[in-house]
Formats: sequence, C-alpha cells, structure tokens
Amino acid sequence: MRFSRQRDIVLNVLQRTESHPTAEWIFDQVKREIPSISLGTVYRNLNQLADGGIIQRIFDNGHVRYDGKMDQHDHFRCIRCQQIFDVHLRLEDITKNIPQDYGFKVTGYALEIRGECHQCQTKETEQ
Amino acid sequence: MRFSRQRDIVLNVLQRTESHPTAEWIFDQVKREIPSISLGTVYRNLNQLADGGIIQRIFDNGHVRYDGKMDQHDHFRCIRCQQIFDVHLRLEDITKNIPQDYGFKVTGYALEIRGECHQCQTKETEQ
DNA sequence: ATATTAACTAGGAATAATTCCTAGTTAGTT
DNA sequence: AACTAACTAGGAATTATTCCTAGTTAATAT
Ligand SMILES: [Mn+2]
Ligand SMILES: [Mn+2]
Ligand SMILES: [Zn+2]
Ligand SMILES: [Zn+2]
Repeated sequence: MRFSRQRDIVLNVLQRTESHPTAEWIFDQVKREIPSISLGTVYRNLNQLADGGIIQRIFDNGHVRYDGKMDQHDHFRCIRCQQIFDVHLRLEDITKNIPQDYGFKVTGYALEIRGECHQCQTKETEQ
Repeated sequence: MRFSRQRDIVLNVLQRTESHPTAEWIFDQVKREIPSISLGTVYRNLNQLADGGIIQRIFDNGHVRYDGKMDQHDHFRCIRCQQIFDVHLRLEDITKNIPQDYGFKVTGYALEIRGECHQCQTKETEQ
C-alpha cells in the first residue's frame, strides 16, 4: 500500500472522530482539505484500510460505517437518535463453548447493544 | 395488516427455512407458487412483517437478510462460505452493567460470532 | 349476498450506496 | 533522472431497495 495524501487524510479524519461515520461524512470532511477529492477515492481508501486491518467496518441497519478504533470493543446503538457509542465489556469468555457445542472455530465477534442513550431518555421525560 | 396470499407465502417460505435468506432468494421461492409476484411486493411484505415483530431483519456485511425465528438467539457467520447459523447462548447478563456504567437503557442486543464452520474447516485440511 | 373501501397487488421507474472504468498523475525505487 | 505500479478524479455502471400508479381484493357493514 502506497502513501498518498488522500489516504492519509481519510485515515486521520476517521481516527480523530469519536463517531462511526459513513463514507459520505468522511468525504465531506476530507473535502475541506482536498476539495477535488472524489467519493470513489474515499471508498477505495476505506476499503483498502479496512482490508489491511487499519480500520474497521461496522454494519448499522444495513448501512456501512467505519471505525478508526481497533481495540476490541462493542457498540451501543440508540434506537431513537441512531447514534453509535463505544462500550467496553469484558466478554472474552462469551464464545468459549461454541467449538465443543457446534464444531465452529471462532475468530471474532461483534456485539451491538440497542436501547436509549442518556440524552434521548432525558428528552422523553421533558416532553 | 390484511391477509393476502402473497404475504402468507412470503412468511411461510421464510419460516420454513433454516437459512437467513435475502429478499431476492425469498422472491425466487415465492415465484414457484405465485409466478406473477413482484419483487416490490416481497420487499413490502418483509418490511411489514419485520415492523410488526413477526420476523427479524438481520444485517450481514451491509446486506439485509431475514430470519423467521423470533426466539432470542445469536448468529455465527462463517468467514469462508458466508453461511449464517443459529447459536443459542445464555447471555441474559451480558449487558447488566451498561445502565450504571454508561447511563444507557438497554432494550436488546445482537451478537454475531465469526469464524469457520465445520464444513469449511474440513475442506481446508483436505486440500 | 352486495356494496364499500382501505389495504393490497404487479410492473416499472426512481433513488441511493457502492463499485467500476479510463486516462492522467505520483510515490517510491533504481 | 527514469521508471512504473499504485495511485487519482470524474463519471458511468451496478445493485439493492423504495416509490409510484392504476387496478384488485380482503374484511367489514348493510
Ligand atoms: Mn467503535
Ligand atoms: Mn437465526
Ligand atoms: Zn439517543
Ligand atoms: Zn463455512
């Protein structure tokens, strides 16, 4: 993988945010530094970075989002505002019985917890 | 929600399979009974059934699939053949600390385990 | 049984997300 | 400096899904 200004800025934009943005959002951010960048370039770089294990793809309601954090963590999605938050659980043992029970070899997992974020719970009681 | 032959067959096709099919696969199956059914009708009915809590949507690598089983269960996806299998884990406590740790109200979760299914592990050693 | 009508249908057009294509450019190597 | 594989912008193509419209029908009321 070769260094390019486009790839570098795509990666930095993603690594600087706490959110889990779409390709389109990343595109808008990168355009502020490289106005001529194309959406295809953003998609290509995101795919290369994800395939290279430098970023993660996360799948939210059938839409692809990206995550610059590569430490093992889980996600909480608010069913009202749709925001995605990181949560850190200690679930190393979660799949320990799968190999003997099912014969599957486990290489990873993704846990998405759903519910209402603090902000949306507060809004509800105000109304 | 009104009864229609189209909806009934869409639902029955989905409830009869162990797989987690796409709308397109369900469309092909239903066509064997109603050759004139349109793909739009399949999508509309799947959405209505999912919104009505009669079936589930599951999200696989950014693609939407459907699941006719509504009992709480988790999924294992083979990273080689991409098949999705049901796994039944007892994880009721998995999110019990989320409310105090993060202030989030939890209403559900989805766990996808990744790895290699039995068949694909066997194929590997044969080659 | 007949009338009524809101919810449905088929078929096809529209939309949206993502990938593909092409000709020109550039980062890294020699 | 020359080389070239990997890159880029821009736009076309593809794919999954939704939307639109005119006609049909399941469920209810008379
Ligand atoms: Mn994250
Ligand atoms: Mn299932
Ligand atoms: Zn929220
Ligand atoms: Zn497999």
